[in-house]
Order: sequence, then C-alpha cells, then structure tokens
Amino acid sequence: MVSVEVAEKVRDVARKLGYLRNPLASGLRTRRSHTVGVLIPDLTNPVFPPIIRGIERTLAAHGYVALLADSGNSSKNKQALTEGLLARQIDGLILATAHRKDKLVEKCLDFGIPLVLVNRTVDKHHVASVINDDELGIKLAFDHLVGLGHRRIAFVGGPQNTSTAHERYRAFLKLARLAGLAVERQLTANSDAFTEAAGQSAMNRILASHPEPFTAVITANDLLALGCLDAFHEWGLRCPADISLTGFNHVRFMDRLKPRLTTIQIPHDELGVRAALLLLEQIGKETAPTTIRLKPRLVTGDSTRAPSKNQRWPAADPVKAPRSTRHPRAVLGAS
Amino acid sequence: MVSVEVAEKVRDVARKLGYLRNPLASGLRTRRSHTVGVLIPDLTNPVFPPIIRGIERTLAAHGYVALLADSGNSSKNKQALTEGLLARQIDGLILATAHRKDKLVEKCLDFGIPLVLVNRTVDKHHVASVINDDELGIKLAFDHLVGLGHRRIAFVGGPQNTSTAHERYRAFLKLARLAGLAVERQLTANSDAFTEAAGQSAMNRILASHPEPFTAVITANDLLALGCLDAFHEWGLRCPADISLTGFNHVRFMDRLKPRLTTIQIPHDELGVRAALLLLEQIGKETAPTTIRLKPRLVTGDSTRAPSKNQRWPAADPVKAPRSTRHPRAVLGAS
DNA sequence: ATGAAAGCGCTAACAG
DNA sequence: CTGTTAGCGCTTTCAT
Repeated sequence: MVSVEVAEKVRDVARKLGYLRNPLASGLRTRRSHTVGVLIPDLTNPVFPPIIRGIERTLAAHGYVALLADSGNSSKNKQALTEGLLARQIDGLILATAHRKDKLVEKCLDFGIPLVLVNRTVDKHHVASVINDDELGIKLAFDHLVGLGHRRIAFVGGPQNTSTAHERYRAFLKLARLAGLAVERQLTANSDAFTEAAGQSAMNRILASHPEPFTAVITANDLLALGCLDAFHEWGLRCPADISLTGFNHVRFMDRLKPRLTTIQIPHDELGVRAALLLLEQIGKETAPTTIRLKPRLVTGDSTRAPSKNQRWPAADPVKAPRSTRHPRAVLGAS
Repeated sequence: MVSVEVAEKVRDVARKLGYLRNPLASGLRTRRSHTVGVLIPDLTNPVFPPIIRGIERTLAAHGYVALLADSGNSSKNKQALTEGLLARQIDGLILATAHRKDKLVEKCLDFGIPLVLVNRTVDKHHVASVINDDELGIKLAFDHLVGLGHRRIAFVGGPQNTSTAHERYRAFLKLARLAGLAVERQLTANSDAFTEAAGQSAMNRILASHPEPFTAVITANDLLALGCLDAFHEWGLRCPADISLTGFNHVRFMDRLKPRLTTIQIPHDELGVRAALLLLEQIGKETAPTTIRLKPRLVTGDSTRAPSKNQRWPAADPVKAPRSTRHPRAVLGAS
C-alpha cells in the first residue's frame, strides 16, 4: 500500500482530469448496477410524488439511483417497462402499481429480483411491502363521525382490485357491523378509479337509489371525496350542513377547499423512505419478506360536523345539466 | 444471412429462455447508455410531476429511460447528483433546476454532454431550452385585469435568480409602463421562494407599507397567490370583493379553492415532451441550441372581478397572532 | 458473406 | 503483499 497522502494526491489529480469511475463497466463485472427501478402508475396522481421523493432521497444517500418509469396505468406498459428495467440490470425493483392479484409481481418474484411493493400490496403477502394501515385509517374516520353523532353513514370506495381500496372497504363494513349500524347495500358504492369523476358518479348512484337520508359519507380517497362534493352540488346538498364527508390521503391543498376536507393523513414520505431501505436491505442479503404498515392520522377540517336536526334532503332527482364537463378527461387515479 | 423465419424463431426461443439483451454491456462498447439524467429541484412542487411525466413518456417511446434525481433545492446536491449521473454514462441531461447564472449549466456545457433546460433557462441563452412564454403569460393576466377596469395593480414575484420569476417581473413592469400606470416601488415585492409562506410575507410587506389602496394583484406563481390570500385574510381584505388576484401555473385543485383562482395555464406536459424530443435530437447529432417558448393561456376563475366602488381597506396593521403556524416548514418551491 | 477475435472500463482472481 | 491478467456481454473490426 502506498502512503495515504500519495493516494489522496492521486485521487485529486484524477478528479482534476475529470476522471469519473464508470459504474456501468464495473457493474458488468460485479453484476451490481447500483440502480433501482421504480414503477408507478401515474406521476400526476398527487399521492406518488412524495413517495418517489422519499425513495429517491434514500437511494441517493446509499449511492443508488432510481430509474423512473410511469406506466400511465396501462398494464401493457407495465410489462414492457419492467422488461426494459430488468434488462438494464437493475439491482432491485419498487412497484407502486400492484393489484391484489398481480401477474407482474409473480413474474418478478420468479425472476428472483429483490422486490418491494409500496403503497399497495398483493393478497398473498409473500412480498416485501410498505403500506399504510388502511383499517386504522378508516377507523379514525369512522370513530370521528360516530363521535360527532352520525349513525347513518355511506361509503364511497375505490377499485376493489387494489389492496388499498379493498382494505378500506372491508374495514368500513367491519366497523359498521361492530358498531351495530345497519349496513345497507344502497349506502355503499365502489368506483372503478380513484378519480373525481369516478367519485361523483359513485355518489350519484347512491343518491339515485333514493335511500333513507344518511348524514355522513366516508370515502376511500380525497379525489373520490371531491367527486362526492360535485355530486352533492348536483343534488342540492350542502357539506357539511346536510352531509359530513371524509377523505383519505391528505392530498395537498385539501385544507384550502370550500369546506376544508377532514381526511386521513398517510405518511407518504416515510412510505418511500422505508420502501427504499427495505429494498436496499434485500439487495444486501436474502431477507424474509416483511410487511411494514405505517400509521396514519386524522386531520380534521370542516367537512365534518354533528348531524343537523333539520337536514335538507332532495325530494327528486336533480335536473340533469346537458353534460357535466367538470372532468373532461377521465384520468385514472390511484391510491 | 439466414432466412427470416429462422431468425424469428431464434428470437422467440431467446425470449422464452428469458434472454434480455444487456444494454450496459453494449453501452460499454458503443458509448451509448440509452439513459438520460433528469434533475429537478423538488418533486413535491406540483409544477414538476407533469413535466417529468412528459419527459419520461417521450423517452420511453424512444427506448430511453430516465434517471431521476431530486436535488431538494440544494446546490450541493445538484453538483453531486449530476456527477453521479454523468459517471453513469448518461447520453444527455435535462435540468429543471437552472438559475439565471448557473455554474452547473456551464460545467455541463464544458463537459460537452447534450443538455436541455426545461421550465427555467439561463441568461446567456446558449443552451437548448424549453420554456413558457412568461411575458405573454403576464400580459394575459394584466390585460384581463385592465379589461375589468383595474388601474392600480400590485405585483408579487418570485426569486429573481430564476428566469421565470425574472421574466414575469420584467413583463409586469413593462406592461405597466406601456399602459401608463404609475409603477410604485411599494406595490411590488419579490419573494425569495415560490411558496405560500413567501407569498404571504411578500404581500404583508406591501400592505405594511400602507400604500394608496390598489385593487388587484398579479402574482408570478399559484403558491405565491395562495400566500397572498392568507395575507388578505390577516388584513381583513376579501378576494375578490376588495382585491382581485391572479396566479400563474394553474396548479391542480386551484379551481376548487374558496375563490377559484384566475391563473395562467402553462402546458406542463408539452414542456416535458418537447424537452425530451429536443434532447433526443441533440443526442442524435450536434444541433444549434434552440429555445422553444410555449404559449400559455388564461384560465378565469372568480378571484378576479371589476374593482368595487366601495372597496374595504385596512386602516391599521392587523393584530398579529402569536405566530401564523399555517406554514410550519418552509419548503422551497419553484416555477 | 461468414466467423473469429479484440477490446470497451472495470474488478477479481491469480501468479510472482 | 504487489502487480498482472482474464473476462463480464456486447459490438465492431478484421481475417478468412
């Protein structure tokens, strides 16, 4: 070994000459690319940026870099993009796109690449996952509403092929049963996307079934909640005067809406950080698949209040406007 | 050459065996990684996700993949992350972090790597850039307000070391001069970040100088506009009853705020798409640095209306609350 | 035309 | 312990 100061000098000169070690070449030899794939369903969905940020920051701190791929909610893309990532010799993969039964997840497991699911997981929990405690989240909303005196509570859920939507729906049914509330089929509607348009249409379905008046709605997602507000508007219902409403996810700016939305805050940043750490650990050495479940908390706005004695309730269907152009493009969302 | 069908068969078998060409190895030989670095200042700022999405989608369509790095607004990180990206043999670099005089941009130019700036550019425009036409944007807002009858208009700008903030500020001064409006120093304030907190404090400075009443405010960014709303609230001013307000960027959900914000929509997606295309072109062959300037458009909400005959105006400073904890963490924003 | 061989930049295994 | 060499998977060049 040469003296430390000479070594330092060499390094200095190397830097000055603009030498940068080529990690691709070294990776060719060591089969380590120090690169991780991150596949998300839709960057535009406000849920994901903070997660990605957490992932990226943590990876960078460990000398890794993120290959970002946005599937645009298309499973064809998912497939193709993942193949591209794998070909690029990524050391591991973080998927934010998982469905409850997910072909791609199975393939990746078969492939044997270190894999971590974030935000959503699969039914068979044999994959490392970092998710929100959705049951707790719904419980927080439910208890909050019941505490305010609500007894007839409706539910607007998301696509049941995602673990988040499914868990939230199940949690609602369970809590309602435990609390001794009659769970009427009419009072729940699951939409096929986590979007405002889908939420609006779900709430419309509930209201169009002319149920006995209910005083509160729990939704599985903030965007769905926004859609409910649109539906309320159509039917001449006021929030929170006639109906209380809760969201889920605490998307930015929700505290600046007409009624500030009461919602469930999930630790997005930490979700990303923990996912990255879990993956790095797995890359280091074989590990048994863990599921990390982070605790959400309730953020109270003013979209919830005690039920009113003289609730206004629509006598008939609203006059349909020619076309509600509020949501021109159906952008598929996610949670 | 063997027959086409045999070639096809071989490819099929190769796929079935799970063969994926290793682009790292081929890149070692060809000095093409088919990889592009994307450096952004803060993923959490709602301006960037759609830009990145546009970039990522376009790159993917051309067989490229994005190495995403989030500098968290720190220039040390910028430096380090960029070095990491360059070492990884990226074929090109997209920077969304540029300042008007940007050391890093100069370095990258010296390095000779294909470079495209997006959203913001540098003063010496010798770099390929895809930006918004900020002068036009401010003109749209200005003309809208003047058209409504406003004559005394204030301006809240952003950090003048970014081209966006600088252009918007200059455009405002120019338009005011051309329209023959007296431009009082008191009526303009540039904040040091594109955040709600910075906007609030800037508007507070203006109001605390006790200027002759003004009837409208143009801001250089939606988040700054939100901060202005907070300041209005502190001073007992109503928007739009007492003061009209315009934003800039058309951030999502701005159309659901208390007063729906009148703002300037810039084509974020296209910004990303065009930046990616410009970079790919440059990677293909040496090209003269172009600046692409995309056209924004006005989105009218109800934060703007004709000036009121009986405008309410604060007689004294507001009673200071112990501390406005509205913005606990100062998160540096960007535009 | 077809096939063998060299080498991209690096590291790990190997002699010296 | 130090210095040399082979080879990661691919492309390109050079013989055949």
